Amino acid sequence: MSDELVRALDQAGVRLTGPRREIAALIARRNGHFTAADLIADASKRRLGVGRATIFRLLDLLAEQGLVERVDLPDGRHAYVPCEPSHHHHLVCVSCGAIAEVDDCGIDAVTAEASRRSGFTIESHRLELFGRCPNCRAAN
Amino acid sequence: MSDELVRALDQAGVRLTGPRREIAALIARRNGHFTAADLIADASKRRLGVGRATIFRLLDLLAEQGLVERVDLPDGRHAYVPCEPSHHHHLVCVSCGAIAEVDDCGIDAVTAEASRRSGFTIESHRLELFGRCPNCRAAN
DNA sequence: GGGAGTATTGATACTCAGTATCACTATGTG
DNA sequence: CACATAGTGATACTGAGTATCAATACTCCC
Repeated sequence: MSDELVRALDQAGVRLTGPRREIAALIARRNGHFTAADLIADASKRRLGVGRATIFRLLDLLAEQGLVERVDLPDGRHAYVPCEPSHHHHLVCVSCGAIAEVDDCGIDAVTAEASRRSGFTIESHRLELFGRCPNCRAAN
Repeated sequence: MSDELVRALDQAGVRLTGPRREIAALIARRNGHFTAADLIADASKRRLGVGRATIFRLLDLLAEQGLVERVDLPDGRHAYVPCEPSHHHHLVCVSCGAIAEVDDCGIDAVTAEASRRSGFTIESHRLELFGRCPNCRAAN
C-alpha cells in the first residue's frame, strides 16, 4: 500500500528519494487520519533521520497530487487523510478516527440551490461529515 | 448592530465589560469575514487598550454561543464570521470576503445517503462554499 | 450608593504548527 | 560515471493561539 503512494509520486515526475519512501511507509501503516505531528513522532521513534521540514514538504506534495487531503477536525486541528485523487468527501469517526470516503451523492443540487438563492457563483466547496463508525457504535 | 452581540452576551449570563463592548463594536463594523489578527490590528490602530488574549477569549465565547462561526478558508487560514445562531452554512466570496448565509437546502439528504452507504452514524457536518459574489463577478 | 466576591483583564511568556534559508547530498539522465 | 539540479536536514523564524497570574472592574446585595 505504501507502493501505491510511491508509484503515484513516480508518475508525478518527482524523485523517489529514501526519505520519501520512508515517510510514505509511515503513512501507509497508519489507518484513518493522522496529523503532521503524528508522522514526526513516528519518524523520530523509529530513528529515521528525516527532518520535520521534509515531512511537511512531502505532505504538501501529496496534497497537491490529491493523494492526501487536509481535513479540519471539529476541534480545530488539521489532519491529513490518505485518499483517492478523485473529488469526494470524508466521513470521519470522532471516536477512533476511521475514515470513509463518500462521493458526491447529491451535493451538486445543494450548491446549485445555494447559488441560485445568493447570486454567488460557486467555485468550490468543502464538506466534512463527523460521526461514529459501525465498530465504535457497537463497542459503545 | 453591535448591540445585537452585546445583548446576546448579556443573555448568555456573562459580564458586559468595557473591552467586550469595544470588541463587539469592532466586529460589527466589519462586514464579511475577519481573522483574529484583523481584530487585533483594529484594536491597536484605535488604541483601545484591549489585549490579544481578551480578543481570543471573546471569539471563543461568541463561537460557543453560535454568534460567530469559525470558517476555514481555502488557503488554510481560519476566519470568523458573525452570524445567526441557527444551523446553516456559509458562502464565502474568495475575492472580497463577503459572506452569504445559506440554510440547509437539501443537505440532510446528502448526509442520510452517506450514512446509509458507509454505515456511519452522522453526528455533525461542515459545509463551506467558496465562490464569487455578484459584485465581484460584475467588477471582474 | 457602597462593598465584597468573583469573573475578567492585560502583560508576559510560552507552545506548537508550519515556513524560510542555505549549505550539503543524492537522484537519475545522458 | 559525471553532472546538473531536485531534494534534504539543521536551524532559525513566524504567527496563531494558550497558560499564568497579579491587578482590575462587574454585579449582586444590602
